[in-house]
Amino acid sequence: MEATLITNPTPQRALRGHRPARPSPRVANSAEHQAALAVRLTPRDKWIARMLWEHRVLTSHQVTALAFPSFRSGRQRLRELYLWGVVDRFQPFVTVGTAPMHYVLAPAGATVLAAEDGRDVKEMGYRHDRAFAVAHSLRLAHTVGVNEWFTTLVARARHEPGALTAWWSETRCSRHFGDLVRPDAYGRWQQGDRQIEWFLEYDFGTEPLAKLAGKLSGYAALAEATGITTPVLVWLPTSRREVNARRVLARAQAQLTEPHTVPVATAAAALLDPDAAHPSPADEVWLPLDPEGRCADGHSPASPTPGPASRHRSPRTTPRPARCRLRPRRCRPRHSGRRAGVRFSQDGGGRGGRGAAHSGSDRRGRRRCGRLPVHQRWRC
DNA sequence: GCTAAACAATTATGCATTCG
DNA sequence: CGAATGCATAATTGTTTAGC
Repeated sequence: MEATLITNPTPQRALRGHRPARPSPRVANSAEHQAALAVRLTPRDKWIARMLWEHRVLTSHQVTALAFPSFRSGRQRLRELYLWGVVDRFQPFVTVGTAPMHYVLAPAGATVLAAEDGRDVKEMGYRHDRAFAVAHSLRLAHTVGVNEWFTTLVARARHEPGALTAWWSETRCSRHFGDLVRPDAYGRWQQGDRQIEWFLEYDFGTEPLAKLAGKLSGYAALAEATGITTPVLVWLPTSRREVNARRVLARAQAQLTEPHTVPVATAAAALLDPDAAHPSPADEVWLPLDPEGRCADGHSPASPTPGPASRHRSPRTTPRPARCRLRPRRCRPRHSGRRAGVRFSQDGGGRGGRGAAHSGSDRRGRRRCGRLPVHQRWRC
């Protein structure tokens, strides 16, 4: 190393003599390390790992909003999980400022999850290189955007009524509905005894609108196959693009055999008030595609229907159609067990070791669990 | 100047042991 | 046997540092 390369060139064989050293003092995923993790990892840690496995990548902002009381404490814990090899992280390049850390599931975390499920890592389908590949994926911004969409819903639910009771990733949706539709996510929102579920199409402004509109026939086919009408929410970046999208979507919807089986509503990110306390897609930003102006639940946004989300709506006199909220409707689970083997469970605990009381970590975990907000109310 | 990470310090909690 | 105490560790907050 002392001599210059020109006078003492490094032979090729020297470059591959040893295995590369680990860049940081992170621990290997050994049996000893797994034993140590069994003591250290809390149910929340495992929940975070499971969320990363489900949704591939979450930023430090997103993880802390989902699971921690403060940003500071969340970052601290994430750093520890990183050092323990439970999560990996990377920082994408951005042109201005510094990007937040982006977290993905690391091998030790995958081992923990697999063990929890009584499988091994291979069965689970985890591969380190694939988990990290999202760092270089051209769809990274899209994935992070979808996750942000849902994260803001959860953050809202921590301060206002309502709860996100289901959040399926694009991958999970593909697994269940992939032969017909490939939404960016599936979600369910509960408010009191009312709930609404939806498919999300998250548009980043990069896809031809015709392709977006072409997806409606798939949703119609799904509705016909299942007998379930699930609203499709189309989220667009700007109001301008929303206008264009609505025109194309309306045309496509009109061509469906049974247009009413695919209720569509659109909204634009630009409609959110950045100064609001918790801006989220639960705000009054949705515009149904239905020419009669009805919301996905069948109510007209202009009618004074009483409901938890419509109390504060002021009568509008503008000629533009009124925006409405995601209005949950009162209905019992109408399809438990249906839809291609999908289960809609709403137990609050998840799989996090509740009931098995033999380790110190479990005791500590339960204590923390008691203080946790609603973030554990759904199961991936 | 702003944002995020790292560091240091403080507080809270659970557990085991000891005391009355 | 139940309450009190000490200890170890987790959780949180304040402050400083670094990068853009």
